[in-house]
Amino acid sequence: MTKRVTIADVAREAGVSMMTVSRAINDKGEISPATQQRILAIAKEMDYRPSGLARGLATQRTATVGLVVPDIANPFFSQIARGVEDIAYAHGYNVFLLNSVEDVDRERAALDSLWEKQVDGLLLCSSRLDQKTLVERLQQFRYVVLVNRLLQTAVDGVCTINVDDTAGARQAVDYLLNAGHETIAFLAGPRQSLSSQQRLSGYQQSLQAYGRPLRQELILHCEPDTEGGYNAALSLLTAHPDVTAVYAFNDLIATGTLKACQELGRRVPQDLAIIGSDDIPLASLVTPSLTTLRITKRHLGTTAMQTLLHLIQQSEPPPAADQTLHPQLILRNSTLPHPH
Amino acid sequence: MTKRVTIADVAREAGVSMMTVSRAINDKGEISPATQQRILAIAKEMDYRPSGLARGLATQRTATVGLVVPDIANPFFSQIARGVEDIAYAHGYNVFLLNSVEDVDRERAALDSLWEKQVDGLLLCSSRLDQKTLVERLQQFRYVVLVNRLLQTAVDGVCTINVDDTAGARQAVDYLLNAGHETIAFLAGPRQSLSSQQRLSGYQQSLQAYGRPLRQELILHCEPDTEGGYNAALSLLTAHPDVTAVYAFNDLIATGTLKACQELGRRVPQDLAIIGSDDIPLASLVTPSLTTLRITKRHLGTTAMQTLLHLIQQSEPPPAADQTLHPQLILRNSTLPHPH
DNA sequence: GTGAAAGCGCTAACAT
DNA sequence: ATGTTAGCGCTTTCAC
Repeated sequence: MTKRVTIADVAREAGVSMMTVSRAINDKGEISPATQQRILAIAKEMDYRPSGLARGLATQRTATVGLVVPDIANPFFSQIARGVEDIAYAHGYNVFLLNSVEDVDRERAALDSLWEKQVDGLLLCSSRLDQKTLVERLQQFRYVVLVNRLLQTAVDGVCTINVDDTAGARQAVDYLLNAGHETIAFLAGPRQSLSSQQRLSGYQQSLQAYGRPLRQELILHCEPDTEGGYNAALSLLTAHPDVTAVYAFNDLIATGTLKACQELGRRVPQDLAIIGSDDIPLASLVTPSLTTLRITKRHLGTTAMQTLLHLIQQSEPPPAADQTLHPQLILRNSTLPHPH
Repeated sequence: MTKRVTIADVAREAGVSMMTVSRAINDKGEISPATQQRILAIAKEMDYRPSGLARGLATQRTATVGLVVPDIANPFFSQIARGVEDIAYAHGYNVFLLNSVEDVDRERAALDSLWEKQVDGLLLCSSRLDQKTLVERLQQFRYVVLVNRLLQTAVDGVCTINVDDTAGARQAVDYLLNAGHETIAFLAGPRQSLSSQQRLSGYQQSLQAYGRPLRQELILHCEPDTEGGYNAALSLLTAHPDVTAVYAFNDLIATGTLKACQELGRRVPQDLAIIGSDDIPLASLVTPSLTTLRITKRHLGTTAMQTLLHLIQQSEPPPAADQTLHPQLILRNSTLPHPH
């Protein structure tokens, strides 16, 4: 490993004070262009690279942010992470990545650890902390962007970004109703999930807006995976053969529904239309390909990081402190073309 | 944001010197248990948390490592990242995540940035830098683990972890030969990929070991996605209907092959056996589910981080400085049960 | 067992 | 436009 060249080394070599070198490097203007050029040349020659630690200690800024996600191996979060890092990179920031693994203790430890590292800001995704603990912890940080988590009361220096699941669900069900479907079921995923509750609400709103009855027996909760969807769809379609369309909590459940249809001899989309959610890569690979609600996860990440940067650099929240992203309906072959 | 409590504050409060507080906190033993207890209690009471920056500056250790991947949104790397972070967390380290996005300039910038942040070690995945630049850059870091990249000549402080693609391919083709297949094709993926070349070599070795001829017309390169696999399989099976088994470069190509079979009316696995590679989540979801070579990406990550920790903490390479992980053959429904 | 002084590498604030 | 001083918060070294 190369020995570290310090600012003192460069100063000595250039025959100036450390301060002059510092000014040359940080390009604040308050230095004569001539000496700046000379010093930069010498610094480059000596392969001088400033120490982030020393600089951070002196300025109390680290050009570093923390990103806490439940699980980076989950594509939903890894795509967000990609968006975050892209923006961070473009602005000279580095990202600490921490997994909370759905464990409140580890999430708390992650936040402690980021505090010790003195990050300039925090991006916290899908926090599982209860409201009180969450607010308490967030106040430790100067700037925070909360992704996919609502905050009951505003906290200073905290912005939020969420997905409008209600509107997404309404969009999906509206589409099905417009296409002439009378009996639309909802495979609702985990009962305790906030997203599930919001989508249920959208489903209900849509039916109501079209003056259709809400039939509780057409709402089935299930595990958010292929098998859960398969089982739920099997019992649903057996008990209620009049169902002509299914809106699923996610694409895996939708895929399970597809399997159930194969087994029951129901053709998709002719006998049963299916809409999923998330637009995971699998959605376009199954046969028939799935109509689904796309959430642009990468965009979620870039937006979150941009918001955080705004907070950090302007010391105040951006115009839209609490943003809501809207899912987009991607039409594929698991629904029939719109009749109009 | 809470004002930072420093070690001086705690010292004043406890009526001792800063040094004593430091000793209490770092638990080096050289302090009377009584005062240590007292100080720790006071520190906790005051919610004192040491500054990572100050400590790092003083000790020249940051308890921080850098992880550079081509793209964290790629499941292959996000799973590695998960493994890395798990081990890092368990040992009190934090991880800087950087994407090189297949761009050598950005990869170089990532390494520069990590050097400025003074990471204790570096995990570099699938580096695209040429040998010379790579070695030059790596020497800047005290400790490095190179993942999925071979190093022509050993470099001090650098360990490597790779996947034995050759052995994996041999395993797959051996299995097919044992199952009685005579005519086995290889859908080889991108020609320039190292993995592809190694798997080709395994394919050849296996045929040779069983005394089978190598037929060049049964080796088709294609894009490593579903469509590439579909097209390649279509032309392969049309031109050579005698093929009874396909070994595919990855699971997406295998999935494309599956589609081609549906179209051509060839039953899988009865008319054609298929083996994929990687065991992506999709592999178990398609019908029939894919027999595939599983690479335990998460394990790759944990092993890499453990190796790096060993380097950092013992200041010397572990017994196995250059490791090779072996893919595991996961038997599913796209191949017939083994005849024995 | 505990403390005082010096320094890690840099920059803010004040000179000049 | 450039230099000086002091200090960011901690640990190392060497006294006591």
